Amino acid sequence: MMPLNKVSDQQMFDQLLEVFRVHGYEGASLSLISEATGLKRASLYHRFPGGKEEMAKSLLEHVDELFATEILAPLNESGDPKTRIRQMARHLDAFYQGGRGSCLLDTLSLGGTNTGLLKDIHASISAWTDAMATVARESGLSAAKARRRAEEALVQIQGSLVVARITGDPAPFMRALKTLPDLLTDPDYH
Amino acid sequence: MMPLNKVSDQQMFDQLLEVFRVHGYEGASLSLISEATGLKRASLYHRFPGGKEEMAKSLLEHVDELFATEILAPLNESGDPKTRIRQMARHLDAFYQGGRGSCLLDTLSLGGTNTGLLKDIHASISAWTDAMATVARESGLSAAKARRRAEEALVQIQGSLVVARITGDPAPFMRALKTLPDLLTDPDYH
DNA sequence: GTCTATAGCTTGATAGAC
DNA sequence: GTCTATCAAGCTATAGAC
Repeated sequence: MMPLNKVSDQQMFDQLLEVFRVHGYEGASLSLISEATGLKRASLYHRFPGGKEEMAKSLLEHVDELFATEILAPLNESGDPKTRIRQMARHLDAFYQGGRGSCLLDTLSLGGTNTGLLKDIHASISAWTDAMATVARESGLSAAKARRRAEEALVQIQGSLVVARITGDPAPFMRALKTLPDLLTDPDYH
Repeated sequence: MMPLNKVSDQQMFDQLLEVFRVHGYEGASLSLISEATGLKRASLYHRFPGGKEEMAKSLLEHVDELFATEILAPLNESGDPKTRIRQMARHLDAFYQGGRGSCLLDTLSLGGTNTGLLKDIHASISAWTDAMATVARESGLSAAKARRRAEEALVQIQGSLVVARITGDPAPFMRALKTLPDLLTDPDYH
């Protein structure tokens, strides 16, 4: 049976992600969203009665789920920690388009506290940090050191994405991904 | 003699910087800019006939000058490299408001290639990277290593600013600043 | 569930008085 | 050099047909 919607949720969220990650919350106009998704204004409001803020909020939830199940869950299963971290790095490579795409948490956090998104953004980044801290802990690092290294990994990823965007060269991101296995497991990395 | 302008250039650029670094280019509306600077729309267009794009471009030039003379120039003068790097770190601490302010190059680079700002942004980041690579080179690192470390320093700064903004905790930025002297001078940092 | 049409406000930008 | 008043275009959001 064919889907009732002309545009699947998957397609819509893919395009929604693209618009919000490129333009941020304030820059993501309904015209841009409508054009990207192929859904007219009124159709968007049918799916998201709460308007633009609900679009961003639902997108965050969608990406959160995708992150949790496809990227973070495998990180904390059984097996060699470094191998699992390399697996996460591969998924991050795909998700961030080889360093050519920005982080949604970054671009959505711009513009101050206008929206009620900050709590959700905060929760997302915490879940990610926790997952990386857990695998670092399992690899033998102390709890404190594991958390610190997870935060450093986050800084590496976010920073390299920003530098890649500014310079137009994704190389820093690829290098950052390569450092993750050692950064998150080696007690004497620094 | 009193200045002819009710609002000095210094005051105006300070507020312009605040609006653009918080909201990005697309989110920085003339209403926000007008309110922040205390200048009505028409007055802003008197100073910047090219409109919003010229405001951002002039601001970039202004910040570039400030960066070059107050932050980067001392970096490449005489004296102990580590001391000079610590001096830069203090200036960065002030400029980025202890990690509570975003980087203008980051927020202005959002929204794609709509504007002619990308070249200026690119030039700014290059000058900064070059200055850090130079001091790293002077401290004894090879040219290639010096450049790589300068890029890593940039990633640390940009990444910690993003994480600080997302989490609301400036601690990562303060830690990043502390690592700069060793990162830019120690051949065996990693 | 999607669409056209529209309302009302905000945007970037301009004209002209002082 | 700053202002008020105004413009056309864009914005978010809604009403109602199919």
